[in-house]
Amino acid sequence: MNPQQTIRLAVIDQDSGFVTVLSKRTEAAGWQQRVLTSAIPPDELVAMKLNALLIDLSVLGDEAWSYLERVCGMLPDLGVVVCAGRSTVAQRVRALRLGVDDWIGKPCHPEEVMARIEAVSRRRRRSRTGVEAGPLVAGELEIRADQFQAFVGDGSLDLTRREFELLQLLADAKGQVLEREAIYQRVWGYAMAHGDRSVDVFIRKLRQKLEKRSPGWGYIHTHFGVGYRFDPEPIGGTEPAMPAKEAAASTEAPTGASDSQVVHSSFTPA
Amino acid sequence: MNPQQTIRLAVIDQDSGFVTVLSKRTEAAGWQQRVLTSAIPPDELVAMKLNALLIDLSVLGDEAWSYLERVCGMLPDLGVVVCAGRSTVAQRVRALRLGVDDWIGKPCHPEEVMARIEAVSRRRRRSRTGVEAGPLVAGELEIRADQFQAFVGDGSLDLTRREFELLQLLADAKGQVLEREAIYQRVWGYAMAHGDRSVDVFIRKLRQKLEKRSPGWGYIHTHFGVGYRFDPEPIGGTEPAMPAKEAAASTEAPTGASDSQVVHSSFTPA
DNA sequence: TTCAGCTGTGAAAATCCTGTGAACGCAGGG
DNA sequence: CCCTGCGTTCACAGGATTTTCACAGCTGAA
Repeated sequence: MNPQQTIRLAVIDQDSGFVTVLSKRTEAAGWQQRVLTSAIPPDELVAMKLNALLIDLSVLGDEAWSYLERVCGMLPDLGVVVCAGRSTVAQRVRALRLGVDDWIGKPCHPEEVMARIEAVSRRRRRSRTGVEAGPLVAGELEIRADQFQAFVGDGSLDLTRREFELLQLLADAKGQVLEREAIYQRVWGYAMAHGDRSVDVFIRKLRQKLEKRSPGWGYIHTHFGVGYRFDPEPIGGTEPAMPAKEAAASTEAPTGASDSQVVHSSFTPA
Repeated sequence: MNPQQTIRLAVIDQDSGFVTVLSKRTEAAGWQQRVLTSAIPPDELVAMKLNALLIDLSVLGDEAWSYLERVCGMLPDLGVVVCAGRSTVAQRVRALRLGVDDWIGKPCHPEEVMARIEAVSRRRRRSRTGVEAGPLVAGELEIRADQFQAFVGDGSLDLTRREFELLQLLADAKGQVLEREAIYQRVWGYAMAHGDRSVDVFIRKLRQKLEKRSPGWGYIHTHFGVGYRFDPEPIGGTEPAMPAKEAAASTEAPTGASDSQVVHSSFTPA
């Protein structure tokens, strides 16, 4: 299951003090966040694949209402929370009727802001049946969340639930090295016992099934002493000289996921 | 744009003045409303088939938190708005984290309360009253929402209400894998208790009736560890030739190719 | 090159999941 | 009051899936 899918939040606010404090907390909570100091076109918001948007009304100026209307209309699945200093009932009602999900008065406590954003995206997530997110493609692979299954061409990989969740987790973090503990924690839902090899075993199963359907491609790479990284790359015309070598060697990933440490980049524009 | 399907609201509050004013407005807006002056067991809330719940914290007393938790856990689709006089950030955060959707401080303007309730219950996709699109056909099957019944040719399947709702839900999501919890929640209207096998039992009944009227077709497929998927496909199984592509019946995408973890195909020769 | 520590493998053992038949309880109709 | 239809709950059996283990193959560093 996916208990706390991480939130991708954008904050549009000029109150640097508030933003700083909030950022500290959202980061600690593992949210992905992007801070903006002025409104940006809705199109760009779309490209960010956001989960939620926190916006200070005062930044918007006169265009406020039309801007909110455009954003809400364009991104029906985006949770929009507005905050503002003084405001009237009429303003709040107008915003909510426009499609805004919540309105908080400033000053406000960052913890409450976060709780409200969580509440808003919780509700949003429930209503959409997951169809929304198009299939994720990587190499020859097509991962379909709505089918709990991955395909190559029209052939299914026959993944079990765990195998699928593992693959999905890795693929979502394409290019990033994920540590075993982190993987286990997020797929199994609780902490990994010391010495547990389950992750390794499932990685093997995944590799087998991937290889079976999509030979000629390497998907999962081992980072010795650290964990695994998903990054589809065609097995170059390399001679069958070093068969099993492709797994660990290359420390330099094309995507720039550098050294053997997990990079917790806060916001990777996919 | 959103015809705002009428809201079924329950109000639990003892502040008769506020309730009176609010009621006047909700009534004018065409909402269905029920006013209560004390908390009632979550089961009864379930029976009311509510859309939203407005509740004054002071009515709940000591049981407040556990009550809210029970209600929110049991009715994940119910929009819950709490209002209260004085409150602390910690209280509001706690409530929101528990599953409450919004918190309003009293005194508050009825119009804003309504706007917030609307915002909270804005998106819901269920409750197609059916008639809009003609009968849904799938395989040899014809599902008539206006009659709460499914037919093969001219013969009725004699589905009970629950069976029909289950079939309709599955058929509406043709090709998609639906998890048991999601199915239960949408057909039964509240959260599935851990270990409940009702869905499985109804799936069996459905398969029996489907098989009886339309042998030679497989409709409901099991995805081990996940749930079920509706996808009508003729049982070409007469010859174990090489069932590579026969499945792509109606939909164009590789939808039909997912013979992945099909454990049961509704065709069980003794 | 050697060594201690990791990781890949295969298979056995332990669990979990689903299909099924039947008993139960409830409510409405006769 | 009894009967019948419907929904729920149980317990069991057969499989499918996960875990666990012991070993062999690698890796990186001394």
